[in-house]
Amino acid sequence: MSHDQILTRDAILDAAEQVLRRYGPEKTSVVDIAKALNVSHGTLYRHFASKAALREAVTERWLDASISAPLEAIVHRTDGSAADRLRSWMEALIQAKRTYLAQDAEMFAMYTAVTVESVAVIHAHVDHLVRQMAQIVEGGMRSGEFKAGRPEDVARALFSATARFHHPAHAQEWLSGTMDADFEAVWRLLLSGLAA
Amino acid sequence: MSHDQILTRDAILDAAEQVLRRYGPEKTSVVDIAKALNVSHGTLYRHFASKAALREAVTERWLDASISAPLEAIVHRTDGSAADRLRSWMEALIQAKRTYLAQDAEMFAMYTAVTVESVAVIHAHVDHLVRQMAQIVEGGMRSGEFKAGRPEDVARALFSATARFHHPAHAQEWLSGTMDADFEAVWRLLLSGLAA
DNA sequence: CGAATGACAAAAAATAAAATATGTTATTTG
DNA sequence: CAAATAACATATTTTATTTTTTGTCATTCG
Repeated sequence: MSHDQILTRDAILDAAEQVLRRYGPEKTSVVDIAKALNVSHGTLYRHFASKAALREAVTERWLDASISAPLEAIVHRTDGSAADRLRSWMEALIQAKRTYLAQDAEMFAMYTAVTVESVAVIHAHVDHLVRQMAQIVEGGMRSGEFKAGRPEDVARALFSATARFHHPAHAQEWLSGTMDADFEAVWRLLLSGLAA
Repeated sequence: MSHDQILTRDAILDAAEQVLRRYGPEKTSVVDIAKALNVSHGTLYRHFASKAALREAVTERWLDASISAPLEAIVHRTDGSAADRLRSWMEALIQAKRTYLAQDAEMFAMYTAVTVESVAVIHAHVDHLVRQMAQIVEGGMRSGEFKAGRPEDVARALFSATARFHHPAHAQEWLSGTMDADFEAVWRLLLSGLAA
């Protein structure tokens, strides 16, 4: 069956994601993924250096598609103030994390594991998100809505200051019920620090 | 040897802490702790309902003595502005966490475990710290240095917004080298949100 | 010849059996 | 009789063993 179609990187990632979702990150072996593709597991090692690399690639793609891409739309909105856009962006980020924790538990578990094991993937993802925020912040600075400064640094500070609401290490706390009020209080403080 | 001295709660906690430091939280059994006290392990169950309860009590006491008590001194300082006091308090908290991570690794591991397992103990500890911050914040509000508001809510927001720098789930990140700069950026934002 | 295979060694994980630890309680001790 | 013990049942951990999985590579296939 090997030459029915050429085996692309994306086809592997599709299969891997599907199998990972089905069995969970603990229970899926690279043989399981190979079986889903009707290839020998050795073949996968021509495309990925290790199981860890494959897991990272799946996670990276999932983060891009599930988190980064939807947020990108908010960055380019033209209605409302920069503060509104920033707030929408943050709420969308937090909401997405909570939703995936509940509804796509296997992938979320995978993402949590990769956060601990592979700094590089997460670092790139965070940089991407910070760059998105920085664009909104820069807009606010340009229009005089926010006080002047280095947008990238301010965005990174905003991201750090809200870690509790989006970093997977705090996922347990998200169920607590005071989270929305807590975020509201943090947001007020940050926004008034941002305002010109 | 049982009646040489009466067995107090504190004597048990002293012994437990010592043994925990020596063997680490993974390797200490309640028999080990009983041996250190020259009593049978059953005796310890007259004082603590379970091993978990004993571990929690040790952690609680350690947190009070190692974290809360030293910070209390800063709250009552009268020199400098409220902002200075707040900054000193935060830096002392962050510094203490980093120091214990490196120098008192067993107790820090224990504290990290309890953070995950026993919400109640940590909740009480955080409340205590937030109340300390609230006192400083209230001082700043009274003097007109900070804008008016509910000190307790503001303090809680400050604590949330700096979680990345003191919550044990982020301990790995503390070694990264950009932490001081990151904290500085967050602090600037928060302080300018606080200022009248 | 480029891509995939399948046989293989090494590493890791699952399983089963033995040993230790936790938690309870009837009995002992001062 | 208050406090501690020691014997016990249950639960958990450790250890030794077997099985699975990972990663490599010489060979095969189209």
